Amino acid sequence: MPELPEVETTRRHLEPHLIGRTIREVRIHPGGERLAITHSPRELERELVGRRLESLGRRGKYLIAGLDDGRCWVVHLRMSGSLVWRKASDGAHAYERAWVELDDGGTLRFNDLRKFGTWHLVEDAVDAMPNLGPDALSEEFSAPWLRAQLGRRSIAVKSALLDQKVAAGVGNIYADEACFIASIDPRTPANRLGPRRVGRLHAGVLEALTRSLEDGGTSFSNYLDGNGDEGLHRIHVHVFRREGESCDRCGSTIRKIRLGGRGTHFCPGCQRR
DNA sequence: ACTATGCCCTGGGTGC
DNA sequence: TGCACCCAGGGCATAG
Repeated sequence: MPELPEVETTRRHLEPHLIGRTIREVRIHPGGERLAITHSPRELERELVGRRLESLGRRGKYLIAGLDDGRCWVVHLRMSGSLVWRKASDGAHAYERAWVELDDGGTLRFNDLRKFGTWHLVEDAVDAMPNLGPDALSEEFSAPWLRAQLGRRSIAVKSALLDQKVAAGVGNIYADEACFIASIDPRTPANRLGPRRVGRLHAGVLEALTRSLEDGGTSFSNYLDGNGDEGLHRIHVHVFRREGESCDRCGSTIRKIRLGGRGTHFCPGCQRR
């Protein structure tokens, strides 16, 4: 599942291949049509051809390519998507949904087993991501901001962390990891956390994201970075998908429950309500 | 304004 | 071996 560290790793890998390049051809393959949100697949192919790529940014889990006509090509990988740079002569990945050829002969391949990924072509990037809060690694995502957001929600704190209005880029892996780092039970109502615990949670979010980013992202399910490689972060995960194993911190057995429809992993020994 | 639920999608795993 | 079923979950629509 690509979350902030995985999307940022992809962005860093792709940026040197893309900047200054002009798109020569775009092919959205049969079966991949649903990725096109703002245009029909054929229109989207036509509109992208001939555009020069001027920047590659990211906000939350969205990749944002700035085009020479001022518009933005916004890509979301959702559950199983990857965007990988390849030579044109390289073979297709099993779940390749689209092909983008550049003027130097390089290609971008959009792979997506479960077809949840999206492409928007918009005047302003925010048109593709309404209601998105501050990026979790930006200055705007501060402890006071988190305190204010959690204070007006009664849902479980882990569910609140998944709300992209609260912290753009945090997904299921890092929400669980942040609660563990902060020693907070993920079921605790968000508005019952005091300032000290919110401060710990804020630090936990940053630590979980930053440490994963240093290792180039996490390799669960179908994630591939911009070079087509799996990430390494799995070895550093404290609780995610470790149910039945013992806690790094206290030795208790890690549990898995369902919270807000999501699999949730935590240590019942050292994460407190 | 907030909360809960269902939908989209497909491969892998489980149980019979 | 085959088949039915459930699970994974990000973001959005909808209803309450």
